[in-house]
Amino acid sequence: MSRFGERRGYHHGNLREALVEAAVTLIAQHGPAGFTVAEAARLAGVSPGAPYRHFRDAQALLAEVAIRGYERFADHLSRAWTAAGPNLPAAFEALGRAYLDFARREPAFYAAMFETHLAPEDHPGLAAAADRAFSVLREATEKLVSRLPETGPRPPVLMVALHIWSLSHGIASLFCRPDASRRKLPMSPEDLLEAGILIYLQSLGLAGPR
Amino acid sequence: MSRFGERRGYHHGNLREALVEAAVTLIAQHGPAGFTVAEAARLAGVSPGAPYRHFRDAQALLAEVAIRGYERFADHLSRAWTAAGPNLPAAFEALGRAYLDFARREPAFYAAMFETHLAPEDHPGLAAAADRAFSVLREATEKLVSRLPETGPRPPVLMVALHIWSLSHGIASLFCRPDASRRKLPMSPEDLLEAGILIYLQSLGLAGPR
DNA sequence: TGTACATCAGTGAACGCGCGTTCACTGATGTAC
DNA sequence: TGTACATCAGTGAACGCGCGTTCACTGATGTAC
Repeated sequence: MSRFGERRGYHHGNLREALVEAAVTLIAQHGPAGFTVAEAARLAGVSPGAPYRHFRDAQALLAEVAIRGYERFADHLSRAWTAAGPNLPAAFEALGRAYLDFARREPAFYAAMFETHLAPEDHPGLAAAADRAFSVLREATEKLVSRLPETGPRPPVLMVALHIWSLSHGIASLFCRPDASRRKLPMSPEDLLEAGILIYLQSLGLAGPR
Repeated sequence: MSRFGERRGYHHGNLREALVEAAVTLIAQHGPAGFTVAEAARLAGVSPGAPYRHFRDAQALLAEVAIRGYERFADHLSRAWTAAGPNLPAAFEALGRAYLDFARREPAFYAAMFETHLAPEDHPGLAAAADRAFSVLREATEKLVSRLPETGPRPPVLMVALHIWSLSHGIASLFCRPDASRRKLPMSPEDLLEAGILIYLQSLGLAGPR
């Protein structure tokens, strides 16, 4: 049964990590509601009481998954942003694509982050991790707004970042979740998001019609 | 304990409705994960086996809540749209506000609709109810696109409807859920959405800068 | 108007289940000397 | 290098719990005649 962490004897050696991995696997399979501490312990090849040496309760383990999720998410977005060229609209589209990509490829992290309703004040580190992920987008937006033509209006950076985030999040939640793929679209979620960002940025004075 | 349906003897008389109401109450209190058939039965003042006369299982009851949710949602959006004046951008903003309003005022329905991952093919009526709600938005968009200036580009109706829907959905999910209100915003979700719609429509040739 | 009867909504006891969590314990590890 | 000991990660049995669902039943309702 021990599928995670390559246990080596009485002491697991890496149980905390193994439990997080097990939780991710379970959430990916059965959704956040289907995850239980007992099953995570079983998957890690450990007795049902063992997890309590590392996590106060089930919620704490879930929160740890969410925190790791935000960290990976921040990395993922950040990599997409820096990999994209100097063309700002194109870089924003890459950022949006990375958002959708993460929702699709890491459904368990995505669910832990956005679909378990964890109270940030109960889980130290959660809010900070979420902020760090958002700040990738905020900094990108800062660059964008700073390069806006002098002549046009200059909207607040935070507002623009929130618009892009919300649009990406809406499309990801509606069309990039396992079950949501049932909703039929006349185009891919990626193309939908790209078009939306383009139309939006056009209005700010960037990405004129091509 | 009988809090719903004003039971009048051995036969409840209105148990199906009472169970739906009970489920809504429970979901509002504890989230979709905290809802159980047994507790819904208790809240309706009925024995634990009784619900099975009306619903095949727990999921079926949940799906019924989601269907009713989509119906109310469609009404809510439709009313907002018709109540708004002939000014199209303003009417779209009213539609967006109605979206956020619903998420806030009907958290249980919203959760049943968008946060329980029900497979539409397992629950007849679900997909149709969801489509009906979306079609309010689609028809509004049709009107909008048909009145776009002849000179500008004329984007596909469905795409525009999906953009507005996704943006609204993203903002509602991120900032209008009970727990999400923790995320601090420099403005109200309503203002955020309004600004977003405005910027977007501007790009289509409507709602020029004021 | 009255009676027999079919229908079926709701009962309540029962089942097996798996969960979260606790706790006295065991045994591996590593450190002090 | 060897030994005693503190530490603490993991054990495994146990607890109480509430759940979903089944089922033979009961009794209210309404319909046929």
